[in-house]
Amino acid sequence: MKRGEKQNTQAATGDQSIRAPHGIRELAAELGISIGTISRAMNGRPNVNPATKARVLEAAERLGYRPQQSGLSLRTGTTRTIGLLWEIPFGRENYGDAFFLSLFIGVQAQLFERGYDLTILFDRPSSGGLAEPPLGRLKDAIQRRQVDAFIIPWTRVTDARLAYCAKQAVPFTALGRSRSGGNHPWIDLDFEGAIYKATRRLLGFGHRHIGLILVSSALMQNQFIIAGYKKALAEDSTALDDKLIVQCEAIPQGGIQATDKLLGLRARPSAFIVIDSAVIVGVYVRLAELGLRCGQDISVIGGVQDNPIPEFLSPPLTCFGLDTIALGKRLAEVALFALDKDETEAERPVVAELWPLKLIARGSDGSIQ
Amino acid sequence: MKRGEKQNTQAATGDQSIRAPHGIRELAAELGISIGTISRAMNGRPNVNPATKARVLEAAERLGYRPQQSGLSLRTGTTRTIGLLWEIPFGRENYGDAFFLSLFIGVQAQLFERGYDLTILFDRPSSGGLAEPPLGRLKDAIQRRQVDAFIIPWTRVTDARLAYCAKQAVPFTALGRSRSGGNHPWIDLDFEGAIYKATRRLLGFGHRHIGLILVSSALMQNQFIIAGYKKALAEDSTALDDKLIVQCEAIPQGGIQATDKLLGLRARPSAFIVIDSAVIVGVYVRLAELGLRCGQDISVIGGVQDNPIPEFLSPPLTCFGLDTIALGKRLAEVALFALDKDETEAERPVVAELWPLKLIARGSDGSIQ
DNA sequence: CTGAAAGCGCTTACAG
DNA sequence: CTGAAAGCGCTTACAG
Repeated sequence: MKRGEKQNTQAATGDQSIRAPHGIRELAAELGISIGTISRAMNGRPNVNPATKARVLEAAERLGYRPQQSGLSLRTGTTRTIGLLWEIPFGRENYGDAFFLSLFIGVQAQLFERGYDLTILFDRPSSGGLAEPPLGRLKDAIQRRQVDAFIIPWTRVTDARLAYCAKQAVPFTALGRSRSGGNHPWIDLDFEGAIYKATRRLLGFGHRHIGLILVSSALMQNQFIIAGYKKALAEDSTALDDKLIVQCEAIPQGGIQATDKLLGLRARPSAFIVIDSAVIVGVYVRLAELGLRCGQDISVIGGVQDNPIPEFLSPPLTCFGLDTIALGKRLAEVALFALDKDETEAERPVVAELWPLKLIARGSDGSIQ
Repeated sequence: MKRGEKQNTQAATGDQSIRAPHGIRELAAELGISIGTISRAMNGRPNVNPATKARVLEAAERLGYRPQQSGLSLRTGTTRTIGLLWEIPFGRENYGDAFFLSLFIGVQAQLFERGYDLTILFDRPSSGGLAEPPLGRLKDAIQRRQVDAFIIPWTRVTDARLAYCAKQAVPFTALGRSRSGGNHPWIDLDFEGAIYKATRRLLGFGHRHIGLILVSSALMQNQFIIAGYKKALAEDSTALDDKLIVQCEAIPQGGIQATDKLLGLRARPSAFIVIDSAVIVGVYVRLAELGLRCGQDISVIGGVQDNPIPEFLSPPLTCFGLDTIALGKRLAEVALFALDKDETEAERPVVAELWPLKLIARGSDGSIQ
């Protein structure tokens, strides 16, 4: 028998033999008080007799009563749920994305702290690949009022998701900057600074030709990555060779192709900087196949990795680290700013935070041979 | 301004300047028909004038109307959402669990196909570590009626989650067997067969001392793993040495400790079988630190891995593979069996499926030196 | 084929 | 401090 299946005009006679009270009505009957008082007691409203409140709380605990989400949401117009958009490029399904996984955990932990739930809204890239962010699940969730606010990662230079949220006046926080969405709260990782540091490091090792492997140029982060790369080259008075900047799909196979492309160049690079953590898998595999030893025959610096995988490789991968759990927690906190007005009524400035990335030197890069 | 914030007794006058209709009422007014007809048209009920239905559908599409989830859920007593429990052991937050990530994607894809949503219910282990599965989020979700059914992975020999669902008459599907939960639908991976094959393989290479690294013995899968291991040894007339079976925490650090423990044994093993994919990380790191080359100085077979990481290692890891996306899809399908009665009214037998695991031979194991 | 009405479970002004 | 009542947005028998 289906839960919640009741005839339209049927009295709540409890046609099942389930002991837990099915709603506030039964709890009220049990205690001989009105449902309004139950509600006030459970929500900590001030005007409730302490003794009554204690009785209600005890009974709710004993009988396992918690307000049903649908009734609560319908009445209050709020879901106490935050939606996190997550798109999975085709061919990346089996890649255990440590970054997003940690992010989920951080976001969820902080939301839980504040009595909110997290819903992950899975989407596939639209036909344009990474160029156009998928809009389906976002629209759906807004129209169906499934969540109170969104967290939107992997921002594009122009991003229809942010624009749509802004137009619909739905609160959202971006992980990454964008030209879209107006004056919205965002947190971003300092890719410019990170890639600047990586490039300087490799130049310092004597590398003159440094390959840069990017994923879709639609991603806003690419702007900053290229800026950091160019800045380092300019400061070192090293000429920029556009051919050394290549793009590939955000999957391991993309890394294989990008590696081949870079190694086929006349001005063959002696070092690679790889941003995406799925792409680095392909790069490592391909270099091993070709018998090129990382850290000796070729230097590799591999993107943002807050997980044990880099150490697990041989040689361990030099990469960028950050505390992804902390990032997730902060993201959740910022997402809630738009919802919980009770904190302080003072106008809060729109959050715009750049998180630094820390270079973690390991064995995959070094002096030119 | 908060969405859905309306005064209690206020008419729906649209105090915001949002163009999308906020509910069925506005759409009805727009079209000059009753809300009942809108609902029937949108839900494909038979008794609607085709012309009317077309007008409704067109207007809904044009104005971006979709029934609000809370109203729908409250009325029908169904959320069209499936909850997937996911527990993250402390210390495993940054480990990108490729298996679960793929599982999410598979489950979500199939649910989407059938008009259902997926909610991932994150939980932390209870104080007992993996011994006792966490019950908090499950209870909460049931009491608040957040989902229609559950998918419950990482089953324990006795599992309070399954027992609770059974007692509350909430549909659930287990990924893994258990003694709890009565005659429930389950899908399991054939760990017994897999470990049997792995052990036979290593015995065939001449290994006489094979270490087996497990995580918590509370996990049901351990029963089958040990059974497969013992069966292979018995068939080979190789004596069982209990000391070779060690347990560790389901984190990379656990793998380091287990490796040290096994290598410290008097009857030191020349081969390892490692089940958990987070543990294998630690094993590989520790062996590399000790200068032991996998596939030469020591053989390693590493659990279930449906991701590119094993190839990414040097040497590539011999392990077990399966199509995790397909598993997720099937799990979703089975979870829906209990809910969608419209398929066929014939009594369906309770699903009980054992999925085979395929040994993928790579370079991390081989003949004893 | 369509409309009017009931009611799912909750919270919150409003009386008392 | 408490109760009675309204109404959030929807679906579905029930009349017509």
